[in-house]
Amino acid sequence: MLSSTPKTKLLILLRSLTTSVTSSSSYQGAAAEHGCLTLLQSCNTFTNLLQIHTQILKLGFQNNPLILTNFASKSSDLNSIDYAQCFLFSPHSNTLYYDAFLFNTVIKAYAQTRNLKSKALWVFNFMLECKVLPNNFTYPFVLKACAGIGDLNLGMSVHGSLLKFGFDVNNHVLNTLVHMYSSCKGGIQFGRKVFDEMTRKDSVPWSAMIGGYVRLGRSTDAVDLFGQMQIEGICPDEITMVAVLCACTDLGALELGRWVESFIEKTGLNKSVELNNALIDMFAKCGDVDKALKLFRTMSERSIVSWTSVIVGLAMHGRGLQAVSLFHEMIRDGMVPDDVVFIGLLSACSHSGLVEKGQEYFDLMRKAFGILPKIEHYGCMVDMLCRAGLVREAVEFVQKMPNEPNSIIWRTLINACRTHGELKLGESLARQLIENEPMREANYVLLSNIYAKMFHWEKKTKIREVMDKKGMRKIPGSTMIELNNKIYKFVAGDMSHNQYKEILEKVDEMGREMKRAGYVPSTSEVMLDIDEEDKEDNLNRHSEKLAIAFALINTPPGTPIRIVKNLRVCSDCHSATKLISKIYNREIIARDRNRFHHFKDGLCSCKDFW
DNA sequence: ATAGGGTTAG
Repeated sequence: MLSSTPKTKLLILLRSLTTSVTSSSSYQGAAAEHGCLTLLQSCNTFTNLLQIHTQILKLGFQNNPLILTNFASKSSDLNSIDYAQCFLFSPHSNTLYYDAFLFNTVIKAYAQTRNLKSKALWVFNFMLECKVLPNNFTYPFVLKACAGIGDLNLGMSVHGSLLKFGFDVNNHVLNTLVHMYSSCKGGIQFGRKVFDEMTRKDSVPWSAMIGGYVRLGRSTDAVDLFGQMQIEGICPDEITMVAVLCACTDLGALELGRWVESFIEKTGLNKSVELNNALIDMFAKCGDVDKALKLFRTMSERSIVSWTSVIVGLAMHGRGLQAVSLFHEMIRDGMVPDDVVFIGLLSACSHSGLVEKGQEYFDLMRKAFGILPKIEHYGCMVDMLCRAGLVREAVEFVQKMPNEPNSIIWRTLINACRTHGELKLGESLARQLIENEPMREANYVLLSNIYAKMFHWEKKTKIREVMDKKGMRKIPGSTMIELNNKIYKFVAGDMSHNQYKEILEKVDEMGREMKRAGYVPSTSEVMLDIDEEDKEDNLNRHSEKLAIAFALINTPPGTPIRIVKNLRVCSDCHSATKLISKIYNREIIARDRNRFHHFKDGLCSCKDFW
C-alpha cells in the first residue's frame, strides 16, 4: 500500500526522477524503469496503479510489456484489466514486445471475471493476429472463457485450434476440456467422451463432470457419477462436495444432503466458506431452514454469499421479517450489500406480503447504496404487488418502470390477472405476449388457463391445436419424494410404480376423508373440458397427491413428509394438503417452483401469499 | 504464470 512510508518515499523519488531522467544517463534510466515495475507490483488498488503509471509514461517506458502485465494481474479490479486492454490495443504500444506471457495474463484476467469472458476471446484473437504463438498455458485460460460463454461452436473451434498447433494435450488441458464441454449448451456428451477417455483422473475432472450435470439440471446423473467416483476409490475434495451438494439442493434430497454433511465431517475435508455456503443453501432449500441458520451462526468467516443464501432461504420459507432483520444485521456487521442480496430481500418481502417494507427497500438500495435496480428487482416488485392482489397497481408499476419489461414480468402479471379475476386484461396481455414470443409454451399455457377460467372451451381447444402444430408440449407436473435413500418421482397418470394400486386406493381414501371434513374440490383448476366427476378424479391424481399417498403408506405415523414439486402447487392441492395435514396428523413440507409450504394442523405457513 | 466450486425475481 502506498500509505506505508517506504513506498510514499519511493513515489516522491520517482517524481524527482521524472524531471531529471530525460537528460540523464541510460544507466539511471534503467534503474528508474526497474523501480517503476517494483512499485507497480506493490500496488493493490487501481488508483495507485494509475498514479504510478502516469509517472511511467512521463519517463517514456510505455513499451515495456511488463507494465501491462502488472495491470492485468490485478484482476480483482475490473478497471485494471480494462486499462491493460486499452493499452494493449493502443497504437503507441510496440507489438514487438508482446509475448505469450503477457497475453496469457490478460486472457486469464478476463476468463475469470463474470460478464467479461468474451473479452478473453477477443484478446486471444488479437494474440493470433499479432503472430504471437500461444503456449501450453494459453489454452486452459481460453477454454475456461469458452466455458463461461457456453457456446459449443466456439469451444469446438478453440479445441480444433489447440490440436492444430500440436500442443501437448496434458491432463490440465483435458480437465479444462471436460469443464468447457460440460458447460456448453448441448456439449455434455463431448465432455463425457473426453472424461471417459482420460486415464489417471484425480478429483478435478470428476468435479468438472459432476458440476456439468448439475448445471444441466441432470442432478440424478450427478449423484450417480459421484457414486461411481467412490466405487473407483477417487478421493473427493471440497469442490467435488460443493457440486454434490448443489445436486442435493436441486433434487430437494435432504437425506442425501445430511449424508454429505456427515461425509465431510468424517473425511475431515477443509470446510471452506464456499462449502459452508453450499451447505446453508442445501439445508434451506431442502426444507430445514433452521439447520441452515444454525450453520450460518457457527461460521467464523462469512461472505456476502453466506448472507444472501440465508436471507433467500428465509424468504422461501415465508419468514420475511426474520430475513429483513438478518439484512440489517449484515449491514451492522460491515458487509456491503450487492444487487443479489437485494433480490433476496425483496423476494422475502414479496413472499410474506410485506408490500410497504418492500417498497422502502426498493428505494433504499439506490438512495443509500447506489445500486441501480435491474430488471430482476423490478420483477420482484411486480411479483410482490401481484401476490398481495394489487393487480392494478402492478400494471401501473410496469407502465412506469424505465426498463422494458421482460417476458417473466409479463407472465407474472398475466398469472395474477387469472388468479385475481382480471380475465379480460389477462387475455389481452397473454395474446400480446404470444405474438412477441411465439415459441414459448408457458405463454400458451397461461392463455389456455385463462380461457378455462372463462369457460371458453372452444378457444382453449384451439390453443392446444396451435401448440400441437408447433410441436410444443406442456411440461408435466411431477413430484419427488425421498425415502430410505431412494428418490421417487411421481407424474400424474404414470402407472409404472409397483405400488400403483395401493397408492390409488390411498388417494381415494384421502378424498373420502377430506369430503367428510367439508372439502370442496376446486374443479376450476382442472384445465380440461370434462364433466365434474372426472375433474375430481383428475385433481386426485395430481402428482403431489400421489406422492403424499405414497408417503402415508410407507412411513410410520407422525413422521413429517417432505415433497418437492417441479411447478407451482395448484390451489386445489394447496387447500387439500392443508386438510390432509390435519386429518392424518402429519407435518407436510412442500417445496414448489419458488417457495416452501409448511402444512401443519390444517394451516400453511405461506398464509396464502404464493 | 497452467485445471475444478457458491448466491439471483416467476
